Amino acid sequence: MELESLYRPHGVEERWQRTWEDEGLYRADADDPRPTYVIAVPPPNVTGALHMGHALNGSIQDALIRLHRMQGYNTLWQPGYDHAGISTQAVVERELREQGTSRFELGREKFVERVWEWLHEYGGIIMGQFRRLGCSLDYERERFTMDDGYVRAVMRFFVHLYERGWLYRDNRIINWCSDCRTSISDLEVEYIDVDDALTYARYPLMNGEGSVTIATVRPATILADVAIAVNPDDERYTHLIGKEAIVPVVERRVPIIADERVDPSFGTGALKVTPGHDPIDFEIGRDHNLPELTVIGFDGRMTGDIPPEYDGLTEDEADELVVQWLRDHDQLEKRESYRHAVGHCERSGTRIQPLVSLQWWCDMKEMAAPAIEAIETGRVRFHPPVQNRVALDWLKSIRPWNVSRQLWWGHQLPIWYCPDGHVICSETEPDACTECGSRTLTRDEDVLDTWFSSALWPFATLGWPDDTPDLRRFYPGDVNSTAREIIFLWEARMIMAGLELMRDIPFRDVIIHSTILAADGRRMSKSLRNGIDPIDLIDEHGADATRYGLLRMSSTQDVRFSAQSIEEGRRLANKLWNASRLLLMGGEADVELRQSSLEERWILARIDATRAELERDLAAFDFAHAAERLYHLTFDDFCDWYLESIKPRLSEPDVRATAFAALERLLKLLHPIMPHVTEEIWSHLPNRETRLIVAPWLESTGEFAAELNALEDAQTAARIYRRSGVRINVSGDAKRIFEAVVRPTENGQGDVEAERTRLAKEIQRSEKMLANEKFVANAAPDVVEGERQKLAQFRAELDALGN
RNA sequence: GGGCGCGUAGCUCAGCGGGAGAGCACUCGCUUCACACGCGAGGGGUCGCUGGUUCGAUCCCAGCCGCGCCCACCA
Repeated sequence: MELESLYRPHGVEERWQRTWEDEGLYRADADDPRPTYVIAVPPPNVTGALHMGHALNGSIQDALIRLHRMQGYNTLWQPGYDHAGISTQAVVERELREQGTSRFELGREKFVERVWEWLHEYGGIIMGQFRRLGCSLDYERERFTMDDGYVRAVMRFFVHLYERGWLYRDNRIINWCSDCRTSISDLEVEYIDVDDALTYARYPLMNGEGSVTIATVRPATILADVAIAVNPDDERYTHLIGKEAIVPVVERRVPIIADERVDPSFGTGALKVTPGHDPIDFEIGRDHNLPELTVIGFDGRMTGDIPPEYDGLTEDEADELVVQWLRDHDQLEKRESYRHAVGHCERSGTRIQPLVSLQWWCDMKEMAAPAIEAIETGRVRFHPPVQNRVALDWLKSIRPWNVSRQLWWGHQLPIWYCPDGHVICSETEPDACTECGSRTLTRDEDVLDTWFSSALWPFATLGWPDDTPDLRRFYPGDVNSTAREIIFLWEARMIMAGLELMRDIPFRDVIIHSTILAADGRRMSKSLRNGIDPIDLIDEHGADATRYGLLRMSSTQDVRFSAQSIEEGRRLANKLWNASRLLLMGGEADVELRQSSLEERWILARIDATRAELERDLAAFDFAHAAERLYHLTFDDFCDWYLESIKPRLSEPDVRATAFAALERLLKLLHPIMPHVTEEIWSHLPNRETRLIVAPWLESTGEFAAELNALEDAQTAARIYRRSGVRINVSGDAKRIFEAVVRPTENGQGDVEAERTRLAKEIQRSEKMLANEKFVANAAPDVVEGERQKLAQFRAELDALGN
């Protein structure tokens, strides 16, 4: 068979992707009695496309899945999508806007239909892109957080929490995004530094004895002021506590109160209290029974009980009007520029408006406790371990979760109200009010936070709330791999939900992988246009090279994208291809260990040792070292040493048979990271009975392990001699290896002197250390002994050079 | 404001108490019959700075100087 000298991944990769899937090799079966290995893919947004994070994470998960599949586990990699409430609704709303209409014109029912249509046409492309990466998900099991079964799971979860008494409805201050037109959770708020003006305004005292000055960045909210607060220990103001002041513009009389939350060092030390539009003020207001006035509406415009000229203004316009009023009434002390962090909506980038609003909340305290216990006892482990503490810190100070969203796309709350004000929580639509029998029920308009349903992913995808064979077989899973920013939003909540509903952790290990930054060190982003599309990488270098490169550059911390790593992967695939060609061109042969010459025993021992190291790397989720190790094994050990040494004897069938056996082992080790090129080569090897993807992993042989160390010492020595160009005499089997490596340098001489100098320096350093009594006395005995041995070896080497 | 992490060869990163490493890039030599996406040989680093602990510090501790991330109610 004619094989090109340049490995071309295109065509080859697609062919194997189709074959593997068509032959059902990705499939997991609940009836398969072997031990299970389960990963549920973090469900990507149904509207999204594959980005670098997905590609890295896909490479990580697939490497683990393929390893375990070969190791004989009943392996399930669960695929699927998240309905991504806000993003998806925003995408469809944008399209409607372009068509000159809106969701309000369509109405809720038509709008939701429209979203489904949009998704059928444009959504759900990522699973195809995962296939292109070679990811061996069990695609037939694809789930969606809005499919019928999943909706049932979400309803059950909500009702469960309601019956537990953890869900409640309350008027509290929330983060309102006037662009998305919904509340968002604290975790979805991003703080960005903003240049604002700090306005100092004088509030006259009711008793006419002067005024008190406050500082604010939001003058418009003065209209909603209901008090002035000072720190009880602030002597400048103690005499004012209990008195009254007059709010500018609206001329409202408000009390001056004392509260420890006021920082005397900020501004003037006096705080205007606006419970309707500020989170701290809200807390202060609740504690002092203050009214919660609203002057900014859900559309971001001025509203409520305010002077008519303010009605409908934007906040900025109202700010200016208030400042002008202050100026006109000589109550503006000063304005100064002020830079501070302001919350913005993570998705739309809009400045968050803190608003008081009636929302559903979930108290998380009781659910957090078992999750804390699971992490503290190590039943769930984050990798790298520093993330255990990050998760614990958050769980230990967990706050109520605002679970309702004012959207139409999502899981509508299973809550109905009757005219008498009774609340019915039910998985299915009730016929009548359970308390008063009223039949005119109205369902709560809100939908649930997207992450509410994501929390159920590890078991809702397996059929929960039904007791299915899949659920019994594949829960709990083993690993979950994700990006750092998802630890609280998703990981913590899956652990809590799993422990609450399934009474067991959803997985044992959580991998927090690198964020791959752009080459300039900033985050890849659409607006910066510094992103790299993984599909372009696959098109250019192949999926194997892309997978290898991403794993090679990954780390426990953020890394800059390295095109070199991808190229390294491409070279590795090519090298492997050509090494295989060398053997295949030698003609037919069996695949069998026939010979046991020294170099053959050596490569088999190297492969076995690398297998053990690779298993350790992967068990520690250290993919970068795993990749590096495989590169070294292929290039240095297999090609440069082993193949070079047997080349002259390749015409012997026994030599080829043994070489095929070694190659076979090498391919197995590489397959989890570079599945396509290895499967392709495998298919060309003689007598293939099975696909590589399901071929059994290498057993630990321990073969020739004892010889390995001695041989490697010999190699090292050989390298030194080669460097110095000196021929040496060896006997027996070792001679062949030595002859392979100990060639005279070009002029037959080499720089013996340089090597002597190097050794002399080492000897001097070592002697000095051993002469140091404190070293010999204080250092660990094995360290001292090691140093003695090194010294002996240096001396021996110097002798061998013939000084 | 609190916490975490990072500053090691030109670049991207390993190493984290006892001889400074890898890949790429660079220099030199090889159209050797698997691969020039190759082979061989090299050059290149006061391991951010300053102190401390130690027989010994790139590695541990403290303080600075840079860079990044997370959390947080300073209006």
